[in-house]
Amino acid sequence: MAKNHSKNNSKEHTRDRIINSAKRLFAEQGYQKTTIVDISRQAGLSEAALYDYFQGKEDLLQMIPDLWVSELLRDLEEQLFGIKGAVNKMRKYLWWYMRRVEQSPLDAKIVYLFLKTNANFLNTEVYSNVKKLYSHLVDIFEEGRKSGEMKPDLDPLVARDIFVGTMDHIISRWLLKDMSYSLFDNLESIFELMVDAFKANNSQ
Amino acid sequence: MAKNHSKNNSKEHTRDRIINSAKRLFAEQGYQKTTIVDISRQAGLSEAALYDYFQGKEDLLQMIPDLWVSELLRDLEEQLFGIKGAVNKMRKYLWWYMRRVEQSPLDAKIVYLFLKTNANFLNTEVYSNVKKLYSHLVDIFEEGRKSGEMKPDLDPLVARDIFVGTMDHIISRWLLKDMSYSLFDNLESIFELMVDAFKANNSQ
DNA sequence: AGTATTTTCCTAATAACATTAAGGTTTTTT
DNA sequence: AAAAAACCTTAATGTTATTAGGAAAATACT
Repeated sequence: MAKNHSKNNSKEHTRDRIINSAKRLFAEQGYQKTTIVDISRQAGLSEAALYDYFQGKEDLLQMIPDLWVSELLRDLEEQLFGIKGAVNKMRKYLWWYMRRVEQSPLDAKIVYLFLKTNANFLNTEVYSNVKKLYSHLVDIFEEGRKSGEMKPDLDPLVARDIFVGTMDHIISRWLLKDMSYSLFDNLESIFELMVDAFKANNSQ
Repeated sequence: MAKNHSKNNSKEHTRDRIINSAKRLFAEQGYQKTTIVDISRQAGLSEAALYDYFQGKEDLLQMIPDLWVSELLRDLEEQLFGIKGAVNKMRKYLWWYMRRVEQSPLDAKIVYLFLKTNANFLNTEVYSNVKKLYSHLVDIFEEGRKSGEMKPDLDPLVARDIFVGTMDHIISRWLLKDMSYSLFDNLESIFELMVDAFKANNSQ
C-alpha cells in the first residue's frame, strides 16, 4: 500500500520532471534548439527512458499547452461566477487572463511562440480548448448586446476578434521582450477604449 | 557584355528560384518538415550548391520576410500619400495591408507562423522594418488626436496595440484556416468598431 | 586565341540528433 | 521466492544539416 503509493508518486514525479525540464528549455532556447538529450539530462534520465513517457519531441511540446489551457478552462468559469453585467465580466476576463499569463510565463511562451508552427494545430486538443475559452467571451458580448449595455447591433464575433487580438498582441510583445515590464501597464486605458468600442451610445 | 548580362540574370535567377522553392515548401509543410534536399531539388540543384547562395536553412527562412516586409515598407508611404484625415488614413492602412496579405499569402504565412519562433527575432532586420510599419500607425493616431478627429486623451500607442492586434488576429486565423474565405469579410464592421473606440465623442 | 581566375556546381564525407532495439535491474505482485 | 511489471541503460539506426574537396563551365586577362 505505502509502497504502491510512493511508486505512483515517483512515476508521476518523473513524468512531471520531464515536462518541467522541457518547459524550461523550450521557453529558454526554443523548440528547435532544445535536444532530447538536453531534456533528459535535465530530468536525470537517459534519452531512451524519456520515450517510455512520451511518444517523442512533438508530443512533449503538445503536452505543455494541453495541460495549461485545460487548467485555464477549468478556472475560468469559477472566476466569472457571480459577476453581474457584461462590462464587468469583460473586465474580469481581461484581468484574470493577464494574471494567469504573468503567473505561468513559460507555458504562455510556448503557447504563443511555438504552438502555431504545428501544421495541424487546428486539430489539437489545445485548439479546441482555446475555442472554448473564446466562446465565453462571445457569450459575454451577446449578453451585453441583449441587455442594452452594449450596442444593439454589436456582432459578438467581431467584438471577440478585437478583444482577443488586442490581448494576444500585448502578450506576444511582453513575451518577446522577456517579460521585462508588467503586463498591467496601460491595461486600464486599453480596457476603456475597448469598452468605448462596444458599449451602447447613450447620448445619441 | 551580352554574356555578362545573361550571367548576372542567371545568378539572380538561381537565387530567386531557391527563395521561391523555399517559400512554397515552408508555407506548405512548415519550416521543420521542409528539408534542404526538398528545397534544392525543387530549385534544380544539389544541396551543397544551395550553400553558395545562403548560409543555411535559418538564413533562408529569414530572407523571405526580409524581402517582403521591406517591400511593404516602401509601398506604404506611397499609398498613404495624399489622403486627408486620420480616420481616412487608418482605413486606407487597414485595407491596404489586408490586400497585401491576400496577395502574398505565402510570405504572410511565413511571417505570421514561423518568424516569432526565432529566439532573437527582436534583433532582425524584419523586426526593425515591422516597427517602422507600426510607427506610421502611431503617427496617424497622433494626428487624429491633435486634429480633434479622435479623442483628445487618446494614447497613440494603445490605439496601435488595438489596431495591430486585431489585424494580426484576423490574419493569423485566416492563414491557419488555409485562406478558405475572404479577409475582407466583416472588415467594415471591425473598422467601424475601432473607429468608435478612437474617435472624439462629439455628443458629450 | 589561350591561359589564369572566378563562378557555379557536384559527389562524397561529417556530425548532430531523434528514435529504436535489446536487454538489464529494481520494484511489485502472487 | 518466482513471475510479472515498471523503469532504466547502452548501443544501434536512420535522417538531415552542413562541410570538404574538387570538377566543369564561364569570365577575365594577355
